[in-house]
Amino acid sequence: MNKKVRVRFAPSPTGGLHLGGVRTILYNYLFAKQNGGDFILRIEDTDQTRFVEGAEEYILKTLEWCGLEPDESPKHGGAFAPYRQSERKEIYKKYADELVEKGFAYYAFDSIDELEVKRKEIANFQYSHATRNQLKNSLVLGKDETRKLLNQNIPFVIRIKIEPHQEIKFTDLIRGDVHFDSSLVDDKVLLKADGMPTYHLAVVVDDFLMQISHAFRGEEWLPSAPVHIKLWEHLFGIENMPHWAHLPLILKPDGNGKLSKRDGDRLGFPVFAMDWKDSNSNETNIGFKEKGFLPEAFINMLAMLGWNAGTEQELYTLNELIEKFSLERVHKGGAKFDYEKAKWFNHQWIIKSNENDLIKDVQILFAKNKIVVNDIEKLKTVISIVKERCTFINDFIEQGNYFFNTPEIIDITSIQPKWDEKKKIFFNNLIAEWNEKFTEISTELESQFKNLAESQQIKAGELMLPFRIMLVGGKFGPGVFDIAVLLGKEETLKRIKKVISLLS
RNA sequence: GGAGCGUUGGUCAAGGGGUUAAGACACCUCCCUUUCACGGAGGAAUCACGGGUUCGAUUCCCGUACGCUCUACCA
Repeated sequence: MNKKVRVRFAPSPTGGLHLGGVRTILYNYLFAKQNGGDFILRIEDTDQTRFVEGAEEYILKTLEWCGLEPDESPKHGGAFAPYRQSERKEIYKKYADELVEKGFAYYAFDSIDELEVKRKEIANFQYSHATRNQLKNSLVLGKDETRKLLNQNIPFVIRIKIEPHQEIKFTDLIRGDVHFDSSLVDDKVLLKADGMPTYHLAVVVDDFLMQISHAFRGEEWLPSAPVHIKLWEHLFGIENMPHWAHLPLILKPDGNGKLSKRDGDRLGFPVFAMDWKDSNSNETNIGFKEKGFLPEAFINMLAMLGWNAGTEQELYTLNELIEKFSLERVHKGGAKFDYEKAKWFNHQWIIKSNENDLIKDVQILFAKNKIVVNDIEKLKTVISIVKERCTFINDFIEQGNYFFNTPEIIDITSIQPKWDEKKKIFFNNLIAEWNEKFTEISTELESQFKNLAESQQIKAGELMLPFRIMLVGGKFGPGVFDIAVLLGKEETLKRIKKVISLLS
């Protein structure tokens, strides 16, 4: 069987895409590209009660930001369209009918309320071989009665008929052989009363029709694997079933359990790839993008959460990941998300990027924050000397703003106590000297500064902090004399004067 | 309750019969830096527990514990 590699990511459009989802996308993408295959985005919107406006658009945008463009999708089109399950309703119905015909599935007329009663009556109630003969379905009703109910338009669902006492097994690409006892598998609903398929039917049908060769999904799907296996057997032949891999979960940093958006709110970090505004609650959840993450770093961090090449390399470009990724090296156990490490990845990527890579993001950022830059070369220089101090792209505001605007907030309190007349005289002399001979060479400025200090018998060290505060406004930033060069004579002197007057 | 899956330092993890049990993040100490960062040096684990198998087990097998996921006409 030498099928072309085709993988799919199949989200239901119910909200923002969180870390786990993007990682699943990433692993799908890496695997596809590594094997010269196709990556398909299929929208699983069969639950109309959970439809969320804008969610599909959001998913597409996220893929774009991450650089993980699908080959086929509702937006990109493709030979297997439509890619929205809600538009494929009739297809599923056909297969559901086929299953009933072949005796692998049956009509069930029990209402949701009736089932609720059963659940209360019987402990651990399952609609299965053990209980189905006491319920209202075509198996106990018989042909004529069933037909009658059908003709009367009594609402019904179609359930799979799982035969007990069989071993159901498959080989997971990550976990190896996994076994189930069919006696413990319930008769899952395949087609809902509204005519829409459930996930179980829809994945199997679409994975077949779309010729999916490998299916990767979260570990939470493992328990429903036997249902899907049965469906493959009944409908398309088990030999045509895609190879499966169930990915480990991404866990919350503290305690245990799946990472949720609540954890992000609680612990103060993003969980979604990009800002997600819930149209119902009108509340916005911040995304990694808006927080100031580089997509490269985001992807890199995600890739390492559950996989590693077995080498010491931690920083990977997308292309390197495509080359090195392997399913066999994906962990079986879930990984706790560590925001500190995520920040480290971003920091590394900012350092790794050069000013030309970063300038566009910084320009956008500056424009948003009304920082006017009219000298692009200066901006580039600023980026290059400041970037190693930035964990987030957004840090360029604090680290870069004072190169273009006179600081408004000046940390005067950290120099005030030690400020005295001698220092004031020094800085006035410095103004006088630089007014005469200010050079664009930082080492030159530095020696002028130090010589002057010496001539006044002041330790240069005591003057450095005040000088920095004058130019920067705070205790941060690159070498002061480099800053002075970039600011230029006029601005430098202006800032010194301003702070002297503030201190007097 | 049942089923499935999992369990190497606080976190991500390498290793997979004999090792001083890598590396990274975080943390602490120190160096560099008269700011903040970068960078550099150093610091912590008998690999959940109990039984086997074996000359020898963190590595293989079986139990136990613990955790997670699922157990919807949600995905």
